[in-house]
Amino acid sequence: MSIVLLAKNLGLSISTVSRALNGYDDVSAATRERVALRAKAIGYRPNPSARRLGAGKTSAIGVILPAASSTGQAVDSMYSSLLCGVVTEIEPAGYHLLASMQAKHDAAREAALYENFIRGGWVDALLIVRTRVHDARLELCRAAKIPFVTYGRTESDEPYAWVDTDNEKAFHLATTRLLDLGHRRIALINGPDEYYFAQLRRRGYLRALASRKLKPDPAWILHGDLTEGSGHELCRSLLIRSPAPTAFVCATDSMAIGAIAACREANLSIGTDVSVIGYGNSSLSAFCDPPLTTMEHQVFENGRYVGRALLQLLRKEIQPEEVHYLEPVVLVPRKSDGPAPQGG
Amino acid sequence: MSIVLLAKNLGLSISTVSRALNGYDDVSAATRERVALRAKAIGYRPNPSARRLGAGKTSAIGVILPAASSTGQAVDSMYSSLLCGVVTEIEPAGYHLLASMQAKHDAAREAALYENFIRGGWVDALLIVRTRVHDARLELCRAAKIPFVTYGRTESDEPYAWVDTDNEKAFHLATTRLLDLGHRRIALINGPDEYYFAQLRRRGYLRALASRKLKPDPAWILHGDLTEGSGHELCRSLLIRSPAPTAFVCATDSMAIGAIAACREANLSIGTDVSVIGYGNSSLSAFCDPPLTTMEHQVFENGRYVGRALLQLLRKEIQPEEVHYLEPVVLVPRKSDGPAPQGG
DNA sequence: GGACAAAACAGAAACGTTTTTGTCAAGCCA
DNA sequence: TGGCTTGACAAAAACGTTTCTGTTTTGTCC
Repeated sequence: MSIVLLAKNLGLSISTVSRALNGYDDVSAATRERVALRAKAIGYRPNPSARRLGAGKTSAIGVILPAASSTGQAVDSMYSSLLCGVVTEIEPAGYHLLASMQAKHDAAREAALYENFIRGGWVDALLIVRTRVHDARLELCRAAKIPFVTYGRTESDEPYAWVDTDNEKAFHLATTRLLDLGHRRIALINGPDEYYFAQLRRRGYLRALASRKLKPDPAWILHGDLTEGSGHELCRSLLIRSPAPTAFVCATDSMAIGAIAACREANLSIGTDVSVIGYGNSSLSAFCDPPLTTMEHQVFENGRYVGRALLQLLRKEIQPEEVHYLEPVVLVPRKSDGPAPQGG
Repeated sequence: MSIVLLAKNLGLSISTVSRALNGYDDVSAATRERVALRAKAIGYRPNPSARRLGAGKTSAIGVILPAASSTGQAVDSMYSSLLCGVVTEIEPAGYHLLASMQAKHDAAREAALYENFIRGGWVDALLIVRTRVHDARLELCRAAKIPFVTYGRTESDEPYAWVDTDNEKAFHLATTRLLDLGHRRIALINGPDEYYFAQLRRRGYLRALASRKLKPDPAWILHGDLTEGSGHELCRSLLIRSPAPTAFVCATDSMAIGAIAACREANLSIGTDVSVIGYGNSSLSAFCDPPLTTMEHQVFENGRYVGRALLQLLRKEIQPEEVHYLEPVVLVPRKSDGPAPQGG
């Protein structure tokens, strides 16, 4: 009854008040201002549910976060920063973030979750994270004609809006750095192969090797789940080989920490006997022993970019194919890498 | 028009269909089943916006996350697990989580954010995290008569629903452990004093000292912002004193990592010259050097508890004063602490 | 001054539910 | 058999907006 009251209070019709508040130009500037002032004075807030029903829009943007394990232990903390950036942008525009979680990747359950979000009319737009090489979620969104932005790219015939980090460049950079340091046996401790970022990273790694005419050893490319435990286990499995790698490029700082732990257990001195490079420049990477050489990317800023893109798509100010933001990555040199050991 | 179609399709009235779907008992069991079946068959989904408007309920639970810095870098990754637990419980009940963020603590802006959430009709219930000693948010919720659960306690005259970790016990436990190891100069690297958990932790620390008739030195109780950088800085400021502490109890594993870095810079051997205990049992704590003695608490499980409590409150199956869950904390002994150095 | 356009507002339908109130038939009891 | 209850459904009024379609007033031009 709220807008009714406001209208009565002003001696105007409901429709005029509504149009005044929404900035239509068939209401005089004077009236528009008068309405705005009075609305503020009596503390009028449009009821979001009614607004949604009336306009057919929800003012909500949905995101489904991947929780690696069923206990949620391994939710990637990166997402906090990403979402923080998104919210920073969409909140002032009156949008909210509707977050759900997905305990484990299961195609059927995932489709159901997204279907519910989209068809159920919960959200106006979606943020898709952790993109896979072939990602069915894009089709779901396209079929429902709902705007979306992916964080991470995927293989797709049709254009789509994406924001991503230059994973390929990053791992080319890191691998080249190790090559320049004299390393010839470089292992890649990668993320799950189904994710596109893992493929891009491998591609960067392989390209760096190829540019030095080095043949990659498939046994030195391993995939894990981005956790310390996984990095530890994979690194250990490589160290018992002979010859063992002298350097490890890891998909996350966490994996790098695990790898370093494995090296230490093997009585290898990090930065001299063996080199490790992480990814993410997490807050701890400067404080571990030795400080971790890693690659920085601005997750929060990427989140803001995503937020802005979503708003522009919702307002149809931009086409999906115009949203292609590839964040450059910078390498942060610290102490966990060094020249290849002699006779390595 | 959807329920209209379904009703027509069934030859029933809209109201009967609605009541059948919502399990009212003034519709025969046979009809109820028939409706449910047909609804499923034609893929009927109630429009959440309309449902909200009709029922005056949003089916959403709100949470406003604290982002420590304006860049969102220091969003506590713990919240991912907590929310994951909450969602696990509320999602099957048809509730969604509406998440917002608060860049920096600013009383006015915070109140506005919560007001918007509550008065704006965005959510049915709220989860309040990072409780302060005196927390104005409780009053906001009470005034708006909206159910809420706090994660963490606060000073309040009136009863309220809370889920918390036994912070006092935890730090009593850790301090006692260090005392048993012979330490007499134990520093507390705490979180910001405005948070209730920080006070409880100090209380546990002080109680442990008092039980051994030791007088606490106020200069050894410091407050930081829960990050590695802060732990590093605070620890360093203590190490240049004389006499310096021989042991540090830290508010988070991150702070402990920072403290360890500072100790290492001072050429102290961790676990022999100096002992450090963290809090949280983060995934990395087992893999750092030395592996971190820390305290485990089940954030995900706490989240589930919070979720269940919220549902029960919403259904009025329970009173706020009945929701008092204090999670016990267990100490995970590893290698970052040891006997006090001789002549310490 | 009459025709027309434009500006500014109003009326009413629509959005898709829930919920309150109403109706009707059947069953029960004295 | 008449009045009462009960079971099962229907009608219609909310819920608070947005938006489509009018309507009135004013101004402009020839």
